[in-house]
Amino acid sequence: MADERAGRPRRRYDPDRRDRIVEACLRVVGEVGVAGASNRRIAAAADVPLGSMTYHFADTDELLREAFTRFAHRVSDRFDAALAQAHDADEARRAVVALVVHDVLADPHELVVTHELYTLAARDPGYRRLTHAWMARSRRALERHFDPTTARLLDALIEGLTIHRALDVEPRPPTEVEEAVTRITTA
Amino acid sequence: MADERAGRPRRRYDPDRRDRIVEACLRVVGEVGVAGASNRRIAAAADVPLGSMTYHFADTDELLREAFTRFAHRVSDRFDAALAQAHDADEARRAVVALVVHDVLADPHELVVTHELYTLAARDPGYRRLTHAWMARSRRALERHFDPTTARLLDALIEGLTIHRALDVEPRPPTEVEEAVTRITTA
Amino acid sequence: MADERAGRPRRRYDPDRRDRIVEACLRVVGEVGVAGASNRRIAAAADVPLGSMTYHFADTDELLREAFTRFAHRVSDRFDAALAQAHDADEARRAVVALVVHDVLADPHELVVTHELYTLAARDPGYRRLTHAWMARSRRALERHFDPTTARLLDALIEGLTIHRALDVEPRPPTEVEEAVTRITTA
Amino acid sequence: MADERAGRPRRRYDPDRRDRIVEACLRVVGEVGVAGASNRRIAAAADVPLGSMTYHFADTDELLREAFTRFAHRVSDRFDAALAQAHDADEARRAVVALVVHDVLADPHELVVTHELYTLAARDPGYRRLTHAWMARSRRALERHFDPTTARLLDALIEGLTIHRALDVEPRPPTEVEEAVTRITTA
DNA sequence: AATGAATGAGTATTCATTCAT
DNA sequence: TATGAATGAATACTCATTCAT
Repeated sequence: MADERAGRPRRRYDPDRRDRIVEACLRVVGEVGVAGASNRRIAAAADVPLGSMTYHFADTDELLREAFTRFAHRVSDRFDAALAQAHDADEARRAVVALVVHDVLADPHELVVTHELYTLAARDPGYRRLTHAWMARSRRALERHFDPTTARLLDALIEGLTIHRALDVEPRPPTEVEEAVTRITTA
Repeated sequence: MADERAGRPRRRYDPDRRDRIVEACLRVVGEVGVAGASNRRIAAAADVPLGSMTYHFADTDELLREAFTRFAHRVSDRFDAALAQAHDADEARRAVVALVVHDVLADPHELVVTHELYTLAARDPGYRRLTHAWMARSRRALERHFDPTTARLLDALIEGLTIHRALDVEPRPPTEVEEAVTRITTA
Repeated sequence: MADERAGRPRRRYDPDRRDRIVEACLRVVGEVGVAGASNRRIAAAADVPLGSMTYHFADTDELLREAFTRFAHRVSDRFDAALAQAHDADEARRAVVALVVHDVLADPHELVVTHELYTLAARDPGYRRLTHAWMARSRRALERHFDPTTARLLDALIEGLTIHRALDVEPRPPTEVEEAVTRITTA
Repeated sequence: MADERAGRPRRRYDPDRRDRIVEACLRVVGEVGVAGASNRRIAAAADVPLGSMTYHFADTDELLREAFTRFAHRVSDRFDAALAQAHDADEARRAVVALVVHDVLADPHELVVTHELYTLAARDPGYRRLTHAWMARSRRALERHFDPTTARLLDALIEGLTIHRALDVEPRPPTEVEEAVTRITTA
């Protein structure tokens, strides 16, 4: 990921350094949370001098917002793509089940980042706009296959199932998710 | 909340000081999050000298765990009580809708504390045991009126609805919640 | 060493508690040095409530002086006893060699305590009186077998050999000590 | 020692600040010992803001090791230089006597620092390597004029004489040192 | 344009000591 | 007489940010 590590000669022309910092920020937040994501640690993770941080980002807040925005887009893209491949409601249901069962649980870092974002949104209207947009986009994806109300309810259900599966101590069977999806999408 | 502030006469015998600190901790976490909940700030909120903090709690972690445990118990108690008053499945459904619509949204502090807890649980197995116990207790309360599977799905749905209502930007109609609860509890 | 540990019921009539604290103090100093020998740690080592510390000793300094005084006496006694058993100069020489080779190096705690005392003596005339008395007594013990000047030189040599053996990284042969003692006691 | 004190204009580019901190550390250790050598006090002695301490040294330990290493080198250099000027064994003997009588006693700070170092070495193998290296260098210096065994014994004797002279309460005549050196260097 | 040195505000924690009982 | 609760001063250390170059 880095060309040179041991040597002193810091890289000079580095067009996507800003980008690398944002990615490093997400990685670090996934590891130690927002509270532990100090400029120093992020700079180290991005293999970038400390001074670069405040050069590219006015302050920590600007970096965090950018990082979480990118994260929300990325996860949303994945959600979108999965549902775009479904050709009817039934395939859509199966896609949703697969997403809940495999996707979010797969990477514990993503789980952490998601909750860090929710925590920020619980307190900060700026971040709440971000979660709102994320939810809106999920709903739109679901509306390709379900009526608006069902889409909205299904979206909430997905959220609840994902969280409960993640924060539970013992693994739950996938059939549970199937049953839930079936019920909520069957008026 | 404090008897004496200006005067020098510092209170010496203060039997439930430990308790007051825990409550202050929750209040502060609700206001500024775990990251902002420094010993200093909590001590100030509890009207207690800084030295008291580490006298009563070995370290910050001990205090946080105790605070979140108390919080989970308290919210769980409320959930339990609300469902205990329902006499049949229909009343239980109405109770659930009422809880989602009025309870959690009521106090933004509780929303913040809840998400802070989830964030900790996403990273720390110790806190995950706490969220697991909380969920288990909710399910048990729901099982008074619904079969185990329905209880579990309903519990997840409640979670998702609550979060989406909280993290949305525009208010949602209660009928949505009613519809969701009806669908998930109607096999 | 302690009668009861787990139970709450602290021992009531405890005539030599003061004594136990002094011994615990030496033990703790041997382990973590004077700097690490906090009242708390010593109280724990003596299995005595924290309040006992300032009840029995006006302040930390009083405790330390008492502890080091006892230590110096104890080591001095041992030195005295070893030389008292020698019947002539030759046996005395052998006794000295044995002391240097076996005694001080045996217990790393004693080495630490000794140096902690020297360090205090280097800065505080009160402790210097203690080291002076210790040295005087050693000399007197040696004067049973050697003339005053030899006794004094031998005493200094013992000091130097002991320290160098202790602070060296690789073990030194005992013959070296024999040779040194022979030279210094042979005018 | 400081150019500007009262004025606000804080010095920004200060190339040998790190160096000055190390020197200040030794001064402070000489005054109040390792236990009293807090970052705050050292920073004040070096006329440097507190934040500079942990900027230049990862932690207190790093600073202390560097300071004691410098100290050992400095004293060792002096010892070396004194013996290098001697042209034969007799001059070497006189040089040693002079070192014991004048050098170490001269500065009570050095005495304190030496004993603080020995105390650390008694507990920490890292510092023991330092004292070992120091002793090895002294021996090498003595071996210019004496055989290896004599050098080693003489080195230990110097140690003992120095300490006893320092930790005694009444001054001792230099003749004593002469006599001791003569005996140990005369097989 | 880019950065390493610098710093003051803030952090948790340890501590000897005080004191009401 | 003996002690657990209490506390303010001090500790090492982290940090986002500033700034001269």
